[in-house]
Amino acid sequence: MTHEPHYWLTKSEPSDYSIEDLQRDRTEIWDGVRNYQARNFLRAMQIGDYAFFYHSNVKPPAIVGLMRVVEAGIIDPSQFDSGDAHYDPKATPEKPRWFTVRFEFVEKFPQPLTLERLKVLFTPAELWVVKQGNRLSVMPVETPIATQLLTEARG
DNA sequence: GCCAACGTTGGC
DNA sequence: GCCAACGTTGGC
Repeated sequence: MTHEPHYWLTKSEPSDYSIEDLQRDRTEIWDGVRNYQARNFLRAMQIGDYAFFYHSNVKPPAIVGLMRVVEAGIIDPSQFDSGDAHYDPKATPEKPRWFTVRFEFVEKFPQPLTLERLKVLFTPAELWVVKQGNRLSVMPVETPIATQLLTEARG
């Protein structure tokens, strides 16, 4: 029995962590997300799911690649680290608040799918990231939309 | 439980 | 660098 993979989109500022960094590292734990809606999506991710890698706060903002979940349901270790920028004093190992996954690099797209282009291709209802003022850093992408994105991105 | 103040995100 | 959008905090 095979689980049909779900698709997601996750944002990162490339100055913080870029698709090139992931390509170099091969896998990376997606820690530091401190928003409950994003946390809930991270917790729903399963091994084999795919996530589009979106570069935010950069010119031009764009989907730049694809990654895959290789480890799910990870308790984000940075919540317990008082030296970490994302330390959460209200979290305890008995009652962790923040969960995440480990991604592996799949591909970097030959041409980034810019936000400008995404706005032409999709409505905010189809792809949340094109909605003005959207600050969510992890969001689901419906499979038909994901298929379209992949077709566009791979040329 | 309301909501003003505040801090952050992220496109432009 | 600006600022709109919006999530969070905390006084009441």
